[in-house]
Amino acid sequence: MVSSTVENYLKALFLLDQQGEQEISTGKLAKSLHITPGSATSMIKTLSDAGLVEHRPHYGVKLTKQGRTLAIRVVRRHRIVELFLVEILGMDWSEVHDEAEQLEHVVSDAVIERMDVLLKQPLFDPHGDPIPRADGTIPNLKHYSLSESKVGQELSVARMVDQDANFLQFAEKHGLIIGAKITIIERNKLADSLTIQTMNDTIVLGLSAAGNIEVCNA
Amino acid sequence: MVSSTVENYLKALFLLDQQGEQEISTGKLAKSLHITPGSATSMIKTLSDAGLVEHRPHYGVKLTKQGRTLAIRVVRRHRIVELFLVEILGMDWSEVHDEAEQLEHVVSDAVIERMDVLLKQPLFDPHGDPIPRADGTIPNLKHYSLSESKVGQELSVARMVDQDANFLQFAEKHGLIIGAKITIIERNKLADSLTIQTMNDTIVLGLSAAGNIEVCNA
DNA sequence: TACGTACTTTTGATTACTCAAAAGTATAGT
DNA sequence: ACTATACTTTTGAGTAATCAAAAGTACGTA
Repeated sequence: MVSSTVENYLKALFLLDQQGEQEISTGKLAKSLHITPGSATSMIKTLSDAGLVEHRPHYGVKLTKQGRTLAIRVVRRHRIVELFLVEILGMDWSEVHDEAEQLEHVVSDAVIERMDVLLKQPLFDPHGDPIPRADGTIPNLKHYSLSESKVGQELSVARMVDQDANFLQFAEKHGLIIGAKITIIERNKLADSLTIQTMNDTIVLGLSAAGNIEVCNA
Repeated sequence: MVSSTVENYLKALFLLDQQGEQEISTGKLAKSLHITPGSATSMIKTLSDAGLVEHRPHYGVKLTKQGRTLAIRVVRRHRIVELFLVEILGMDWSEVHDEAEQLEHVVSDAVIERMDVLLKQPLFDPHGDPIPRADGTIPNLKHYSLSESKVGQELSVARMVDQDANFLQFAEKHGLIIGAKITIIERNKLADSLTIQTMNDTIVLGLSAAGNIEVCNA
């Protein structure tokens, strides 16, 4: 049985890997877990001894197949729990992340599978992130960054990359929620901004904020 | 923030106290937590320094008001979670205890209060144990041990004292579930047995098994 | 009073994790 | 080729929890 701590390291490595890097530096890992680099190094050694990661000292670390499998299970638990808290307990999208962060380490498979059924085997969580299936496969939809999408096209909000609660609340207030239909009205290169139309609102976003929102064709 | 370990000690002390003892011996505490007596002694010192228990060395330990308040909160979380798993997720009465044992340390008050509402503010959990309210009060019903109840009277199963999964499964199979109406048909002092009538069955129980079942007037 | 038993407490060691700070390494720029 | 910088690793120490085993205490019985 791996500890919650180990699960958190594996999950962090998996999520960083999803964001591009294949070989993750000790520093990035440490930052994402809010620990010092020295702590990360020593845990990497432990994980490596356990066969969960491969470490090339001074270059980086990556999950082994075994480590990845465990990480995917943690992510699945996290996202099922999040969706459950929103859909069944009626909690707010912006408050479930921290809750799920705790629960992901203790809910049993039996509970997760029941939640999954109750939620009708969803493929995406309330943040728009894919929910790994029980067999370890990860659903995917072609997503584009809002900042790179074309003017005029009808789009669907698919995922919030930045999960900061304040940003999510701001987005929600303006109708930027998962599944919402939006259209880009104008792209202003000089002002570095994007004007978009949602159901309820017309808003202007900086390109960096737009980079935090992923969309797919409606 | 108290650790899960501390919460477990406080909960164990509370439950032992409910079973009679006012001043609990180190040995009983250690046994109920499946740790060695030495470990219990050292944790008792920690709890005592934190003002959560009062310790009279070589005589016993008991919860302070502060410790009791924390313990009651843990018990509330445990029992709400148990009932939730049974009622909402459709899990089996015999499998929810261990699950709740883990969850009780991580579910937030926000989640518990939502579960409580969804369950319509229940006063008793699936084992028939009272669920402390959010304000710390503990509901109570007059319960009697089945082994001491009168022949002929109509009774309602109120609580299983022994929460061993095998016993619970046996009981359930014969219709001995919380709320079930039963009647004692015969008490045989020589055979040390009790014959009882449930909805579906007539069963003979030894007095010690009957002592594990609490009833109230139907 | 003295003793045996059953318990509790103390001691010293171990495990898993953390940090701060010292030491080491890769590499870009001159 | 050298060095400064930015990073990683090592070292040494601390905390929370545990155990096994030695030492200590309470108390009934002779």
